[in-house]
Amino acid sequence: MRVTKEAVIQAASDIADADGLNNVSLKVVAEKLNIRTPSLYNHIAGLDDLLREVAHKGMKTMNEQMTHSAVGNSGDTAIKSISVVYFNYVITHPGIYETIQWAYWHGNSETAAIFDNYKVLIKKLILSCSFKTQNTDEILSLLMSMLHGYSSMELGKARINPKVAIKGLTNSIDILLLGLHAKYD
Amino acid sequence: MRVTKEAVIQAASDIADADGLNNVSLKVVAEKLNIRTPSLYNHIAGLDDLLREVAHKGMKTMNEQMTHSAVGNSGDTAIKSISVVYFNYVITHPGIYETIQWAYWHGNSETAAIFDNYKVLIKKLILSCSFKTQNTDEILSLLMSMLHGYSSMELGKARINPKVAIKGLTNSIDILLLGLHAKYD
DNA sequence: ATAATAAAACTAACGTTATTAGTATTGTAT
DNA sequence: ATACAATACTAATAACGTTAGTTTTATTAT
Repeated sequence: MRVTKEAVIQAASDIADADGLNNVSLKVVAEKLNIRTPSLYNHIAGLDDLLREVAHKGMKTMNEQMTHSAVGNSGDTAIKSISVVYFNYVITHPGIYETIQWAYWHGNSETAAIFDNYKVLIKKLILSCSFKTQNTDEILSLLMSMLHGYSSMELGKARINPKVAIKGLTNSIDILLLGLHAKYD
Repeated sequence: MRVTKEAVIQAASDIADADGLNNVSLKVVAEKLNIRTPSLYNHIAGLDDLLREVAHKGMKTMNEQMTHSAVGNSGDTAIKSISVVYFNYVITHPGIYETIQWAYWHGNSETAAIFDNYKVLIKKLILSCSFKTQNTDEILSLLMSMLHGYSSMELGKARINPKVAIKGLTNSIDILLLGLHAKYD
């Protein structure tokens, strides 16, 4: 009588980050916790449920970290700030990010709700830029595409230099903002 | 003696597009071809090998389509042209695109070679823009991030309106190019 | 046409993993 | 100390990928 639900999620998250999402199985999670596989069902409803929990915890953490980095900032500064936080999370937790992508397809209503929180945050920052357009959704889509696209492409690279990669991201965001201001100021 | 390697790849691709990558199993592929599962091993080396073949065929097709759409064009026009082709392929073949992402992690040297062809194509188009910078890799990364990011985010949506989504993409590319020209002209 | 060969199909079997059912054990609260 | 709930266990089943070995079928050569 030792393992908790949180411990199960943590173990799965650690395995995902270390060995990739494909190597997360109830078998290895149970082994890591020194219990038998069926005992996991006292804490989770199955593998899919566990993966969703991993994704949800990761998404919430990302949202929290981005929110914290955004307080006291606005406009371009805020957007660049949360971008760096986003990317840092991804390279620190590649397996969890993989799981979040998985949940993007296999998620439930809670997944959608957490994702909405993320969108609300980004929207606020976009509004703080005072662009002369009503269409914040277009800019939202632009930013989310960039953050997700850049992050996943960098992750695929064999050897990432975090400093260089972050520089590349801020550079990209700069160009994006340059275009946005050229069009909507 | 009926099934060919091409038929196996085609069947797997169709299942991926119809039901998602998670539902591609040797079992269902064999059923679709009206043969027993082990018979597939006369054509492919296993599930991973099959998925790589699906991804490779998809990547090659995308490269061909983009190449065709780029002949006779240059600069912004060419970039917007291949962007639309890219996105159209993704929404027409969501499962194959999922498999391509899978191969981005589980690929082999051939995967890398085909991916390189894609990068070479984009680089040519970037050079045709005559930007005043040596750093084409930065712009390459920017474009690839946008294309992949936008495509995967749109795919996640429950109901995509292709016309609207393509409009959103070209809009995004426009803003990107605006930023690039502002910085590098 | 027929025999030989190679390709491709089959059956049978095994290993792994997720999952369920039912039972034992352990911590906690009365 | 006892009752109860939570948690762990064993045993068993189903699904899938994979391998081995055998049979069938198409093609090629005689």
